[in-house]
Amino acid sequence: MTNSLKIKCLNIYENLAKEIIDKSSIINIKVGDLLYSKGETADCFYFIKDGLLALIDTSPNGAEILLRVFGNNFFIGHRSFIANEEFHASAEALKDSIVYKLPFKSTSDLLDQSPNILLHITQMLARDLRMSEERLNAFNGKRVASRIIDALVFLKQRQESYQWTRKEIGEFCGAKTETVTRTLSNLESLSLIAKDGRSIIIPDLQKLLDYKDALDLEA
Amino acid sequence: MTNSLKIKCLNIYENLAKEIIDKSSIINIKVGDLLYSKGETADCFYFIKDGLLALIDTSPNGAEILLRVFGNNFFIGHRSFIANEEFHASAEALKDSIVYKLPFKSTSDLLDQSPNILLHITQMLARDLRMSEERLNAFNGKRVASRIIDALVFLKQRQESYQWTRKEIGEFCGAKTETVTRTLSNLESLSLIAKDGRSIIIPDLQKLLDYKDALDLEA
DNA sequence: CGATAGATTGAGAGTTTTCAACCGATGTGG
DNA sequence: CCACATCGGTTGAAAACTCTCAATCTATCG
Repeated sequence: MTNSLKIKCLNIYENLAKEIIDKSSIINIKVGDLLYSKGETADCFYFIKDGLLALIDTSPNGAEILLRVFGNNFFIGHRSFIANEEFHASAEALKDSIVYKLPFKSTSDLLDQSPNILLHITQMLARDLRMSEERLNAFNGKRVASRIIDALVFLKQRQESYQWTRKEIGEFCGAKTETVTRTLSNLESLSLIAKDGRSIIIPDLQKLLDYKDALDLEA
Repeated sequence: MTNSLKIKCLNIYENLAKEIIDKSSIINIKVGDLLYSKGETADCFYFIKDGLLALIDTSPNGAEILLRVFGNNFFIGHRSFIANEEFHASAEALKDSIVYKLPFKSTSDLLDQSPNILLHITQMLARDLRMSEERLNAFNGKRVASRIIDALVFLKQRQESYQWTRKEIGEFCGAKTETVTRTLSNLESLSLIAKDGRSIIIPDLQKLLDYKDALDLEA
């Protein structure tokens, strides 16, 4: 996260703290539980005071994909709220979390009361759309190994403290657990990563990304 | 497109016509030419008066993906403009088009001058993010045949009059031209589609979608 | 220490791609 | 009007990548 973005998040948070928080209800959600489910009406959205959640979609055959990951000071549920749609995926707590249910009733309500928050959310949607489309491009043209490296790097930097599993890394980038394991073992044998028990260490990020770039060229 | 959305687009267009169009410059763009290229700075965005454009990204190895398709009365370039980022993909004219280059200088400029347009764009971003994530889910858990059917149906309804090629259908859903051909031939042999020269006819949309749903279950 | 979830490894299977050849329609210049 | 180039489409056979399934191992925790 860039510095300016960090500052913007803090501003949003300050903003929320001053004006809105007391009108919100506080939700405590336990690891593994859902904040909301795919298909439900999005008549509100949320702000994560402290925690880690993931937006997860499931294919009819059971395949799961981790669409987005939300940490402290992130909004969640805003996409469906803004689009005036049902939730298109489910929000699951990856660890015990504290979430505010925000008091806005409609998008124009949000525009009237807190245009800065609306602007912030608009920009977040624009960035998330880019990231989603970059992932589409990766699914289309790149090898699993490349996608796994991307997922590893992204998830680690999004939540350094969380122990991401092979399954979750695979669900983020469209790979099976076994494929993630094999790829990581290969990367370890190339000294591009190291393993400490179940956790993964990246000794030299640039070397890892250079290796990925080489993969992308030949794929 | 729902009726309410259609009305909203018209309103936006009326709005543009009255206040903004005369401050815009008109761009004529020929089929195959680029409105903008990946990596360029997005210091403005555009409105399509008449035409058809596609947002296309390319992998380092040359694989192309058709990220979005824009017809009459669509904005284009707004994502990068709003996010304050470089264009993450290139915009190519699929047929000769007339495009307005809009006069807004920044997102807050847009908020001040035309909050309705900002709201419209925000909602469009939210819907496009859903669609992109639904495609990620399809890449992850569904067969090519399923994705090809989705692409065929979506592209046809987005621009009925345009003759979509096998290559374009494949680039929209992550399949090679030959795979699209094979899949379409198979669908034809099942009487789920018909071919008239190069164009594809869907005699019974519901039957086709039912077939797709069955595919998704067993995949 | 045993139980359990997560990780690893191997062998075989399956889907989609790759490569190459060929067809057919469309359009252009001589 | 024909010859020919070109673009899009079709088909087949072989190759490649990733998955599936099954067995085994090992962190981690009560």
